[in-house]
Amino acid sequence: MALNETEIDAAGRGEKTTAATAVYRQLRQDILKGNFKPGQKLQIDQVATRYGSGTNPVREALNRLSSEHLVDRHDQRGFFVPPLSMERLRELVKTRCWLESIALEESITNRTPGWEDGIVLTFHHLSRTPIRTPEEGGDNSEWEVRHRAFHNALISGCGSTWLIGFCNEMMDHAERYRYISMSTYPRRDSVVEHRLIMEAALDGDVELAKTRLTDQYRLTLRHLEEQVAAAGG
Amino acid sequence: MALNETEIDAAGRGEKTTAATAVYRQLRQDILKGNFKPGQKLQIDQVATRYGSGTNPVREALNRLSSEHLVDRHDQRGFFVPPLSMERLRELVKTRCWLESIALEESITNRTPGWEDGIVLTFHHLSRTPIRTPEEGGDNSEWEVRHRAFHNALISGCGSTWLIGFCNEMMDHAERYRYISMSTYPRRDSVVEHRLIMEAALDGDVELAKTRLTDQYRLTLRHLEEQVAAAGG
DNA sequence: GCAGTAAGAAATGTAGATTATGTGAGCCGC
DNA sequence: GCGGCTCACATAATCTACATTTCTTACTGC
Repeated sequence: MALNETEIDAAGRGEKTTAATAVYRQLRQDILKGNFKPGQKLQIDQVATRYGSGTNPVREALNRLSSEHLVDRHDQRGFFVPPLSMERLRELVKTRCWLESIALEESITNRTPGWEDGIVLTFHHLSRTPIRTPEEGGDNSEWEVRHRAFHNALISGCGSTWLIGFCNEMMDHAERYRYISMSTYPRRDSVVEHRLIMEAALDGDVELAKTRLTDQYRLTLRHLEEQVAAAGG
Repeated sequence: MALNETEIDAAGRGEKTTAATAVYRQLRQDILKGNFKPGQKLQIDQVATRYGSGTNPVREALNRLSSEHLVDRHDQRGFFVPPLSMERLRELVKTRCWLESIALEESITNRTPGWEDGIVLTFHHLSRTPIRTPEEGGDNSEWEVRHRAFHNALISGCGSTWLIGFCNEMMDHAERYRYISMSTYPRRDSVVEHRLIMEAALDGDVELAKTRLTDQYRLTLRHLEEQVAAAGG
């Protein structure tokens, strides 16, 4: 279920790990960034060639990812990139709203100076990170990292590593959908939206913070629905 | 994240699958049933010998389980059974109460005849399954299966496969704790408790059903806390 | 057109080589 | 003498290469 902090740190410092873990990280990123077609088969040999590794590490990476639902595994038939659908996205957004509402409410209820500092700091970083649309070059990973850091800061005080983990797992999946509509999301005014969420949270206004947070998710969903509808989906 | 229905069916019918999947299932059960000591190292060769398999399938099974947090993986150091602690259990119970409350509320709100039928049926099965304490022989897996089926029926109408999956993942982990205190749980009066939950749910009384459900989890937690305290833990 | 079948492709499993970790004896500095 | 360091060896994880099994597909005959 996502990378733990140790792994993220290790990856950040470029430390050596196992080949299986290296493939796991790259494959994960490629799936999240939409570098594979949804539904596509991930043939072991091809994946091994792509990342310059043997088949065994690839197999281990795929098995890990299958437990995270980031690949579909069919015994004796291989591994596949999970499909995307508006139906699934709706369910995902709905569940995110439920769980992040709880996590945010608990965080606000138990708020500490450290939690507030985290929000202020990660918002500052996020607000100073430019959003790159596909037309401008496309690599938006810095924004993606900071966006996630901000949302994690919001829920970090909820007192449940389980809940934080679930929210992160769903953030991963949401990221997949984000890349199929880079032109509408992230939007330019997202800094304002995030600031409003931050302010409500720091003010201790539980209901307002929850509303603003979930409205953001629902708005993004609606944008995507309209876009798909317009495209004749 | 737990077995999907296809896998459970396949396992139930004894269909052939891969060696990796066979090891995965057995290892999973052994961990849930407490057949390994918490914190214990799972040495590849030993595990392979135990289940009469090669090292590769074991490795794949362990990698899958590591993504479910049912084993801890340390690169280049091996795999370990996750430790148990009262601290972790409290967090787990707290999170279960949050998530199952939502799932139950949504299920009741969207209730359908099919959902009600599922509850009645699984409760009937559960109520007719004897509870075997360790003194009486110990194999309580039939009760365990039906108990889980009942709780799954309660939340099955929530409209989110994500949420159902999360609840099941936590049920798995709760099962580990249950086995360290078989003498207090499952209790003999659990049939009554489950009946009360069912009645509130079928009556459409959201608040009462949620209270009864979460009270059951909290009561079990308290029993365990008292037992550990009495044992001088 | 459909069932059966056989060749090829691909997943799975095994064996052994390779690499990393942990351990303990011996050595150095204090 | 004691604590800490280094280095060699034992143990175990990891990876590669290859063998085996299974699935897919295209072809044949009815």
